[in-house]
Amino acid sequence: MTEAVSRPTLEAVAARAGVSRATVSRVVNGGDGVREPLVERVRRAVEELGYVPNQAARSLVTRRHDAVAVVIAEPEARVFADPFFALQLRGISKELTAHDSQLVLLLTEGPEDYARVGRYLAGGHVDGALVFSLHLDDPLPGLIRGAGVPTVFGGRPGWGDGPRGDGPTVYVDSDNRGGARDAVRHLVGLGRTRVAHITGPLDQTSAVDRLDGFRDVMVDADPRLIVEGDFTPAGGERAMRVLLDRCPEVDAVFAANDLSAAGALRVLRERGRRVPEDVAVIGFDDMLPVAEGADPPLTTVRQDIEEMGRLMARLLLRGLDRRGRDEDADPGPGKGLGGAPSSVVLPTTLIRRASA
Amino acid sequence: MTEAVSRPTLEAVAARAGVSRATVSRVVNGGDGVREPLVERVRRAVEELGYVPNQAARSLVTRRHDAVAVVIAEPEARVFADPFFALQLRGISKELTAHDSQLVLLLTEGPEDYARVGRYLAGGHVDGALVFSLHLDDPLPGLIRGAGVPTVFGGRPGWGDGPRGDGPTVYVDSDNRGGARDAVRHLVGLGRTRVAHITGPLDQTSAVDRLDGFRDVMVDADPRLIVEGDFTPAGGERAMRVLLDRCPEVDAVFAANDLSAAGALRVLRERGRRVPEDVAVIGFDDMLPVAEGADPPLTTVRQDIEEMGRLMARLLLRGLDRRGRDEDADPGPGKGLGGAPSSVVLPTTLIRRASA
DNA sequence: GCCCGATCCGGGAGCGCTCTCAGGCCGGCC
DNA sequence: GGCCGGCCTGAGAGCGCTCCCGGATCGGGC
Repeated sequence: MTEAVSRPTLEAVAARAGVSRATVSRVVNGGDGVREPLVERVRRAVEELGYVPNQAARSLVTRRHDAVAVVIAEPEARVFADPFFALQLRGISKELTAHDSQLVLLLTEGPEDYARVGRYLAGGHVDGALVFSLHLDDPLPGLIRGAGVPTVFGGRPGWGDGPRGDGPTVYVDSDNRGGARDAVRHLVGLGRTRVAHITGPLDQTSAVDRLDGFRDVMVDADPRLIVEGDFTPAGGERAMRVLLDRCPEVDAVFAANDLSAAGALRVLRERGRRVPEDVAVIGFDDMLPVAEGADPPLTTVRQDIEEMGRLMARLLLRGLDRRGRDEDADPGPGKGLGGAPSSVVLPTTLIRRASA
Repeated sequence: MTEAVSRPTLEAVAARAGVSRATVSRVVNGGDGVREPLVERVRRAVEELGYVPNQAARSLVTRRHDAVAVVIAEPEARVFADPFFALQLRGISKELTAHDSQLVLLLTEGPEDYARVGRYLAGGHVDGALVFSLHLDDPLPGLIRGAGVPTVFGGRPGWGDGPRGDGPTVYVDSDNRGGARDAVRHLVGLGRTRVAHITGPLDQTSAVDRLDGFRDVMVDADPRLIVEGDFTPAGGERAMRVLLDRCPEVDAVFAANDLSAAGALRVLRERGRRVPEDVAVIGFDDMLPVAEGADPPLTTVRQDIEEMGRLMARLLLRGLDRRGRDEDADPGPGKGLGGAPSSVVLPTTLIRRASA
């Protein structure tokens, strides 16, 4: 039996509805300029045959793919294990779905994969890309810009804001610096005077920005109160030990993320320090269940990760739309509302729980 | 400037190399049956022009897409927040990459999205699908089978093993039941007699299987020692409280996953029970950093999640290959090695840490 | 009643690729 | 030396769709 169910084509639908291919195509793509009775006939034929347009054929002529690549660089177990990307993906997925776009996931295990990603993007298989690059010196972003694909970055890329090469870099990030400031101010407001900071890995902009926020408030912080961590519980433990050894009278800790805060909490308990009475602790991310599940529950800075993802997708799609329209309509100087998308920095919220 | 970089076509490469399109095509697709000097000429032309095949055009005629859909149903924050899917995705991605296939991610927010997924899969946009369905009564798997796309499931689907409708269901799972048995046996071997079980949500096969494993060993377990949890720390806390109230002399707990074990640990500490002296605790998953970071570090049952993902992809791709070959070669009764792929259940390992 | 414009529909080209098929070439054998 | 067969190569059709453009149809205005 020829089980190879050859799916119905436009032609078949046209035949059944007694119209031309062109008309069916018009109906399938919105139905503008086709009179009602015909539209109805075609719709029914589509329904009856279970017609689904062949995306490959469509792409071949339209040069659109209704697909967006999401590039996540170096999903080391450590990084990938936290729910961060999962939530971003969720936000991205929602937004893309709402615009009938597909999500093509590109994970890289390291620089050896970059060429593949570059080739894929340059190959024009997708309409745009959403890129997460974690490290300051990562060559991936540059490579991707080279591919000439519309791109929105997740998190402020290492080279800072502003144009570089062709056009401005568009990214979505949360207000790491501002959030850090809020956290530290809260600790200071609690009357704490020896406020320490466990940083994240300083080759990531988020960690750098949080450190900057810390410094904004603790202008002349004792450098011994700043210890580099790595966003992991183990790193948090290490840092906390260093901190307690260096400066036993520390009375507050701002950890650059919840995971390292959890590590710090453990060491504090182990060393007999009460939280928050002896040492107040604040994290960052509001990563449930880590933050809520910590003992005591963690005061932390919440960022809306899913919203970041959604926003990235939205910016990209808007850019694509604009690009499409600009083909025929000369942009002109005053291009009214909705100009080129620009970067967005989302606000953070301090979530007060028991630890501070 | 016409920045709209129209990418070079086969035609262009052919012209430059002084051969026909067909020859270029042959070279690009492996170069069989083309003499060396020509191959070289074509390769150079491809290189010089930066030619990348147009996948849409190719798919149009070959009906292959070199793309696989990964369907993850209901990424509720809770479920999606754990690294489970992230690791699976990683494994899948690695395997697909090795076979030059793309990963199209389809997330659903609930049954209202199922029609969309069904349409997409039935639309023949991908060569196959990898599907994670969590709940016993989930209509998604059935829907997907209806779409007639080669599919491999992650985790044993609710309807049990064996054929249903067209062909056998292929899935990859870890040995939940066996792992649970190992865990409980370990507790018994420690001399514990009042062993309790905090289950997962019992509408998931993994939770059911782990419960079955528990019962395999504790054949006549006091039903009061089995409390339903939901794979979350909060659920673990609730269950542990119930357990301590019902049966204060409980001396061991097998939690259906690490997250609920972590919750249980917290309640035990709160109630002044020492772990493992008074109560031994074992989890499941070996979800780092939860397990390793718990206090005390959690004895747990490890499953190789990434390997599961890799295996799913491998099974699917193998099935696709086979399908492709079977077109011309009549399968015949004795089809030698590599018959139709069948389900795989991966072994688990007991990881001994401090909690038991 | 006729002409003109707007509206709607169909014909047909062609997107970039693969794949079949026929023809050309070359070597070997009688 | 002629013929046959095998190996390479090129010509061409066609995958399913969109979109341009020409023709048909209809209504309105003079």
